[in-house]
Amino acid sequence: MTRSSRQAKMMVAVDCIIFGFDGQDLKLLVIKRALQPEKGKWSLMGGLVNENEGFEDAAIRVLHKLTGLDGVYMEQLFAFGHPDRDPAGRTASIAYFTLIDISKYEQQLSHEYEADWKSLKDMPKLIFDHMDMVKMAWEKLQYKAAIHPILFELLPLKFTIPQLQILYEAVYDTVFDKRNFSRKILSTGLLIKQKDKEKASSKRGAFYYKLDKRKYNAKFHAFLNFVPDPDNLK
Amino acid sequence: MTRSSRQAKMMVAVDCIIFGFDGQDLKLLVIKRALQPEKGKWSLMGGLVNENEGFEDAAIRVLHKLTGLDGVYMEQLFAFGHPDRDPAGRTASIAYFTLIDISKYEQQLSHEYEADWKSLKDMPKLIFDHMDMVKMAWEKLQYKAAIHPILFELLPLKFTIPQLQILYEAVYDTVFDKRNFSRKILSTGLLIKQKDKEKASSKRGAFYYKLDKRKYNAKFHAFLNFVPDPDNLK
DNA sequence: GCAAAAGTGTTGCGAATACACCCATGG
DNA sequence: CCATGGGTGTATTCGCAACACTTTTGC
Repeated sequence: MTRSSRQAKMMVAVDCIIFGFDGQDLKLLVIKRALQPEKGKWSLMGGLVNENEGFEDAAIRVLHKLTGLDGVYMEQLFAFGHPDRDPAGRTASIAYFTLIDISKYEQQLSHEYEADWKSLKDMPKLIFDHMDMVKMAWEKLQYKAAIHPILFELLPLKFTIPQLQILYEAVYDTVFDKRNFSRKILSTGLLIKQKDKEKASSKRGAFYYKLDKRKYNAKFHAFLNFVPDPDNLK
Repeated sequence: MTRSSRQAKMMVAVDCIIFGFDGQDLKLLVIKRALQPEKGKWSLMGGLVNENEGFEDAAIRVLHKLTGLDGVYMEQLFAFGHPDRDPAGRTASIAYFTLIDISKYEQQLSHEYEADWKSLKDMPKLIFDHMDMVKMAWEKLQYKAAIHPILFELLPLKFTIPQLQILYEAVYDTVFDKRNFSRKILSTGLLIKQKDKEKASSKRGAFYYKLDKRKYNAKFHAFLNFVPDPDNLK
């Protein structure tokens, strides 16, 4: 086996699938592509990997460039490498799965890109194989959130149980019994009740909770079981 | 954002983490590297991706070249892209996680490579970041097998419940209660009891079972729960 | 005073665990 | 006939799901 010319080098990019939650729906942050080909079409935020840069570093850089955010939840999703996925020439893309607190984003928005939050249910066409990436990321979100408490990454520091339930219901496109839901959530011991209430969405008001960071980090890998009928997932 | 010279192209390889089970221990198929650098050292089986080849196609080709096998269980594990991971120059590696029936391998062994099955517990040093790949694959095996019935991929067509239990115990490096284990396994409905017995490892003999392929494919994504204390996993 | 959302408690069922004995057979 | 591994049954516990009513308060 020699390194003959049949094994060409290729460009390698990263693309970020950025999830957010606006209190009602799950959203994805997409941009209007600034360069040819496909200029002006909707696209995931991405960029080429630099010479002396690892993949995750590149994804962090790209995400920071768009959102101004650091230290957000990010994990590698999949390496896409179909020879024809980019018409401009052979380019691999390492896709990264990202969960951000949408309220932090709004403050720091860079205007260098025409970015917009799109509902997952009403996603515009995306360039190349970005739709495949989104689909895979969406499935992974459902899969992981059924087992690990990752959805807190989508919420602000303080949130209410009803807000959390709406988020879970959005992720699984279903409804849960609120009594069982709150018992299950509280039984994890991950939440710390606050003294103040959120008064905007109801007359009575709902208590805020904060995540217990210490327990969260310790228990992150513990298996949970948030989904009643997991046969619906893959 | 332009495609400047800072975004060099790079070589892209695939590497296969190939698991097998010899009836007693979990094994990994490794080869003696045939080319410089690191010639003669132990390595995962891998190869560069061809010009018009997707990543998974490349992994299938590489696996076939070593084992003669097709249609085995394979999934993408992770894309490794640290700039210095290969001293010969910037090379990314897409690692593939593979489970094979070790008995099928033995018949079809290609002698082009100096390949050997090494116990996971007694792994020799591997080149580059291949140890990281093995570690990640090993964790993924534990993680997935706790939820999905993938370990059958490591067994021959006909196997006994005690053999299956030894396999699970090897994967989790623990012991299970055999009564609860067989009940749990049989309750999945995935196994079909055969009329004949395996007589080599006991006087009484243990009934063979076969996997119900139809149900296996249908139920593959159903969540199971094979591990008593999942907090031990990540 | 009423509409609208928050919050809480009980019961029954199914799954998981812990645990002990009998079976078949080769030597 | 006995040692070895194969195979089965039961009681208890625990977690989950189903389900209904009371509380608070802005209007």
